[in-house]
Amino acid sequence: MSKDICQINYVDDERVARARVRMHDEQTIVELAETFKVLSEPTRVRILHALAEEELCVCDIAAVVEMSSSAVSHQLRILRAARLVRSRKDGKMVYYSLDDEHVRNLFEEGIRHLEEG
Amino acid sequence: MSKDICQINYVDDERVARARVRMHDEQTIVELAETFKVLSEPTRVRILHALAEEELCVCDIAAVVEMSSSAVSHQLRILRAARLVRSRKDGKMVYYSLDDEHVRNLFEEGIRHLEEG
DNA sequence: GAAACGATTGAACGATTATTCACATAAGCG
DNA sequence: CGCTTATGTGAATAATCGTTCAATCGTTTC
Repeated sequence: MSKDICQINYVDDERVARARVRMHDEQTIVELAETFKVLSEPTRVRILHALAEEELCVCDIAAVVEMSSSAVSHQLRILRAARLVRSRKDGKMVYYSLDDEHVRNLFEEGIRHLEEG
Repeated sequence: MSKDICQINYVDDERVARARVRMHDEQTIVELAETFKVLSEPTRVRILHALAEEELCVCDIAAVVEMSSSAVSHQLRILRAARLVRSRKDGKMVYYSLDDEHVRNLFEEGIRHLEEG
């Protein structure tokens, strides 16, 4: 397994060739999908939204999104790995904030798409 | 189940209150996450990328992304439901194209985030 | 030190989902 | 009509993932 990925004769060779040329490299595609995957969970959207204006500690985030600190911590780990949030330690508390402006822009563009139509 | 959603005493009441106020309504959060979920699979990113410049029929898309027509058709169904692609029937062929500009913008913003680093 | 608290982590369970396979439409063509 | 081709669909399998639960790690405070 498995050579016969497409058993059907495609129709327009030139279009296929052009599409193949402009296709990004595999790594970029996968990384892009991974970034969107991080944003594809309501829990994480809520967390990012909570951090939109000011930093919050894990406990406060848990209070805002009404979930356990453990669950929030798991999600923060994923957000940190995707460089969407940043953490700052202060005593036994850890404060999180948005890492850059792109998150906000992605949200706004996504909402624009929802509003259209 | 389950009253004790957060067993821990959160620290800053005012911050929590402010975050709650600016939080979008639940429906918007969920719809936003669903939109990103559609973009969170490499297969669908590849398909959208293939359609970036010109429309393609299902067979040609399958050739570009090197998958079976059936698998592509399943994914196109999801993309259509999210209003990210549009379909046009011509004889026995069905041509797909991007539905609006927001997809392109989301991709560009996502790539910007990846490049910053 | 010991106790308390905030945060993190690992295992396990439940739910979601992408792909494959088989089959069903639907349209062109002999 | 049949036959081929292009596309859509439903069931089944395999893998991924979010949450819970229990335990641990650091830090503060008594």
